[in-house]
Amino acid sequence: MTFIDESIQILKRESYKITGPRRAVLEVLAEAEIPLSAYDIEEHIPENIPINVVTIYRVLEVFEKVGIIHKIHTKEGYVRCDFEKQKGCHSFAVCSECGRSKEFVQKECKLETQLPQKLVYKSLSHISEISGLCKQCA
Amino acid sequence: MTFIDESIQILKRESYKITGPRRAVLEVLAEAEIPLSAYDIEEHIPENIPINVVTIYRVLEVFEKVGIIHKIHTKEGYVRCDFEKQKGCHSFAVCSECGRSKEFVQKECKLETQLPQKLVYKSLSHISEISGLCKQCA
DNA sequence: CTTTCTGCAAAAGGTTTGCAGTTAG
DNA sequence: CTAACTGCAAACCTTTTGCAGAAAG
Repeated sequence: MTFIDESIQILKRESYKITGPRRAVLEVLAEAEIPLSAYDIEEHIPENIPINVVTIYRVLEVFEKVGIIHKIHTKEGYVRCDFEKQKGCHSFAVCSECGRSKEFVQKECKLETQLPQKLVYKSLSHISEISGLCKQCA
Repeated sequence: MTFIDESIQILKRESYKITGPRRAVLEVLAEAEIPLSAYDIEEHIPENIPINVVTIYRVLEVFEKVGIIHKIHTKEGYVRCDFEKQKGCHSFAVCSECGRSKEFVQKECKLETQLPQKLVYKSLSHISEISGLCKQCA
C-alpha cells in the first residue's frame, strides 16, 4: 500500500472529501525528500493546475490532524508519516545541512512512559527531533 | 548561583557585553513560569525603561546561542535553561493548557547515543518535548 | 441537494534588515 | 577609543479570516 492510497483511505474513514488540491498535495509529499512548507509545496505543484497557498495551509491542517504527516520543527516544514500504523514515539533525525529527514519509531520511549508520570503530566503528544549531519553532508 | 549571575558569567566568557536590555530580559526570564515570545517579554519589561522588540529578538538570539535559554517549539517561546552545566539531553514537559514547562536532563538518551549512529547521523542538537496536562490543569 | 471545500482579497502577526546614533569595556 | 549594541522605520514573509462560488459524495 502506497502512502497516497493509505492516506486517501484514512481521509475517507474520517469523512473528509478527496479533492484535487488534497490529491495534489499528497503527490508532492509522497515524493518529497525533505520537509516542505506550504510555499514549498506550492512551488512543487504543476503550473497547469495551480493551487492557492491558503488552500495548502488548510489541507496541511487536515493532514496533520488525521496523522498522515508530521511537522518538523527543526526545519519548519512537513513530511509524510511513514509509519502511520505503528503506535509509539515517532521521532526524526534531521540533517541540519540538506534537511533530509528519517523517521523512526520507538516502542519503548522513556519520555512517554516513565518521565511524565514522575512530573505529574499526562502525556498527550510528543516532539522528538535530532539535528545533525547526514552521511552526504558530513 | 542564580540564573542571572550564571548567565552574566557565561555571556562575559563568550565576550558579549552586559547591557541594560540584556539584563532586563534576563530578569524577565528569571521570573517566568511559562515560555515567552519576544512580544511577551516586551510586555513584562517595566514601562519606565522600554526596550524595542527588535532588540529583544537580537538578545534572545544571543542567549540561545550561548545556551542560557531554550526554545519551546510547542509554545513558540523561550524559557531559561535550568541546567546549564549539565551535559546530556535537555527535554521538556509542557502543559498544553497553561504552558508551564519543566525541564529535565537525561544522561542516557537513546536518541542521542544509539539511534543517530544507526542512521549515520552525527548528532548536533536535539529537540525533545512532551505535551500534556499538568497537575493543575488535569 | 447539501455540506464541505476552494479561491480571492485583505488583514493580521511575527521576524528581519539597514543605518545612524549610543554605549560598554 | 573602538567594536559591539540599540532604536527606529520599513520591508518582508508567513499565517489567518471572511465570504462567495465550486464541487464531492
